[in-house]
Amino acid sequence: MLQNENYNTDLIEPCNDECSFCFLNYTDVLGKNSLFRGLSKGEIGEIIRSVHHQSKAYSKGEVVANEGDNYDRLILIVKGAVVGEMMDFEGKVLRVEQRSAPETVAIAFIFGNNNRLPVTITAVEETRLLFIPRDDLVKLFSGNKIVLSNFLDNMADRAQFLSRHLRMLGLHSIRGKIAHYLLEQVKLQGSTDIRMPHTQAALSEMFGVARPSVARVLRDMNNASIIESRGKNIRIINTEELSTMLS
Amino acid sequence: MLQNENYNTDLIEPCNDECSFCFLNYTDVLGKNSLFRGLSKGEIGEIIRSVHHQSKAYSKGEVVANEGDNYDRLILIVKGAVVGEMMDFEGKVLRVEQRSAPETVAIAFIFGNNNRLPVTITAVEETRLLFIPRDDLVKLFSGNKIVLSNFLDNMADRAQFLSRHLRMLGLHSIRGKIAHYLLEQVKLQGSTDIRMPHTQAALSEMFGVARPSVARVLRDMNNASIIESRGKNIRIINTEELSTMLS
DNA sequence: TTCATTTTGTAACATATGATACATTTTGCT
DNA sequence: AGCAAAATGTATCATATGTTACAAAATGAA
Repeated sequence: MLQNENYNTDLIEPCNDECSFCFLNYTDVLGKNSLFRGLSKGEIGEIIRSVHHQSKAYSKGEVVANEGDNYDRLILIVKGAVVGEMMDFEGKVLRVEQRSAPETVAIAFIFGNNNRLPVTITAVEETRLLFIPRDDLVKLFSGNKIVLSNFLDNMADRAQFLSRHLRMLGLHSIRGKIAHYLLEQVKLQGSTDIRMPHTQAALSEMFGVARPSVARVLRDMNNASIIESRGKNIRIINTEELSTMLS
Repeated sequence: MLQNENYNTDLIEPCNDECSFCFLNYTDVLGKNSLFRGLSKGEIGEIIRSVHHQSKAYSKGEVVANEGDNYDRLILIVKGAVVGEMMDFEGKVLRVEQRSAPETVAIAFIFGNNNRLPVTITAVEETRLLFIPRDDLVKLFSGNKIVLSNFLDNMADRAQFLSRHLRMLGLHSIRGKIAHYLLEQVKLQGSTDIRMPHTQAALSEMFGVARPSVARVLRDMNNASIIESRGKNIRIINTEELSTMLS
C-alpha cells in the first residue's frame, strides 16, 4: 500500500505574513468555493492570512491520502481535480466521487469520533490543494457565523450525495444504474444528444460492476432502440423507457 | 403514499415555562444523547426550556416523515425506536438504519441547499420524539460551543456510517455482505455463538437483495461448515473463511 | 396450551452478471 | 500524419441472484 509520504500529520506551519503566493493566487478561486459564499475577497484573504495553512502540488496519479488515514483538516482544491475511491484487497474499486476546483474534499469526515478517511484520494490531473487544520477551522467558526453556516450546509450536501449514491447502489440493477446516469446527463447537458463524461471503466467503478457488463447493457439498450450509441456519444431515443427502469 | 399528517411543517410552538412534562421526563434520557455530552442535567434542562420544541408520540408502524419531505428540524428519540428506509415505486425497500432512544434521527440532513429527507422514517415500536426547529439549533450553537462541537461530531459520525454502508453495498456480493454482518455481530456480542438481531427479511432489505437468496447463502455456509445455523441462532465455525469473503 | 401469524427453508427455473480473452476503434501525444 | 496506449466491443461460459410458490418451523399473544 502506498505510504502517505505527502500527507503530513504534523501541525501545518502557516505561511509568513507576506505570503503573496496564497493571497494573490488563491483568493479568486477560493471566492468561488461555497464555504466562503457571502464573503468578500478581502475577508477571504484575511481568513487565509489568519489560519495555519499549507499549499501543496500533486501530479496526475499521485495519492493525496489513503483510505483509513486519520483525517483532521480541511482540503480546498485551488487547481485541478481529485477522485475519491474505496478499494478492497483484491483490487476492486468503488469510485465515490470526483471533485474539482474550487470545491472542498471529504468535508464530511473532518469531525467525529472516528474521523478516518473512508476513501483514497488521488489527483486525476495536475492539482494544487490548500490544507487548513481542524483546530483552525473551529476558531474560524467562532469568529465567523457565515463560514460556520456554509460549513454545515457543505456537510449536509455531502450527506445528501452519499444518500443518493447509496440509493442508486442498493435499489437498482446495472440497467437501472446506467439508465439513471444517462438521464442525469441529459439533464446536465440539456439535450437528448449527450456525450458521456466518463469512460465505461469509470462507470463500472462508480456502480460496482464489471466493465464488459456496462458495454453489454449499452448494446442491449441500442438493440432495443432505447438509445443510439457510438462510443461515448449517445442519443436518447426512448426517454420514458429509461425512466421506467428507475422505479 | 401516506400523507404526512403527523409532521407539522409550521413553526413549532414551545412548551410553556412550566413544561414539567419535558423537563421531568426527558432530561434523563437526553443526558445520554451524545449531542449533550459534557453538559449537566441543569444545563440540558435550561436548553430545552429555552428552545422551541414539540413532543409527539407514535405507535408501532406509524410514519414519522416521508422520503422527499423538507427536513429542517432536529429529532431526538426520547423513547422507542425508528427505522429509516429508501423505497422505489415497485415496493423494493433499502433499509438504511434503525435508531433508538437516546439517539438522534437523520441529523446529517438538517442543513444544506436541498435539505430533503432521503429516507422514510417509521416507528418500529411505541415511540416518543422531541422536535427542535433548525433556527433554534442555530441559536443554540451561537451560545453553546459544546453543543456545536457535539453536533459536528454527530454529523461526521453519520457520514462515516453512510460511507461504510456505501462500501458494503458497492464492493461486496451477497456472501460478502452476510459474512460482514456475521463478523460484526461476533464483535458486538463478544462470542462466536450469536443470535441475529435481524430477521432474514430485514437483512435482505439492508443489503438490497432477495429474502430467499439470504436463506440460500446461509444454507450454503452451513453446508460448507463455515457456520452452524438454526434459525436466528448461529455458531461461527470458520471465522477466517468469513474474513476472506470481505477482501 | 393453543393457535394465528410470522419467519424460515427450499425447489425449480429464469435472468442477470462476472470472468476471461481478444479484436477493433478511438484518442492523445509526438 | 503516425503510432502507442487506452477504450470499446463482443463472445463464451460460469456463477450469482431473482422470482415464485409453498411447506415447515418458530414466535408471540391470548
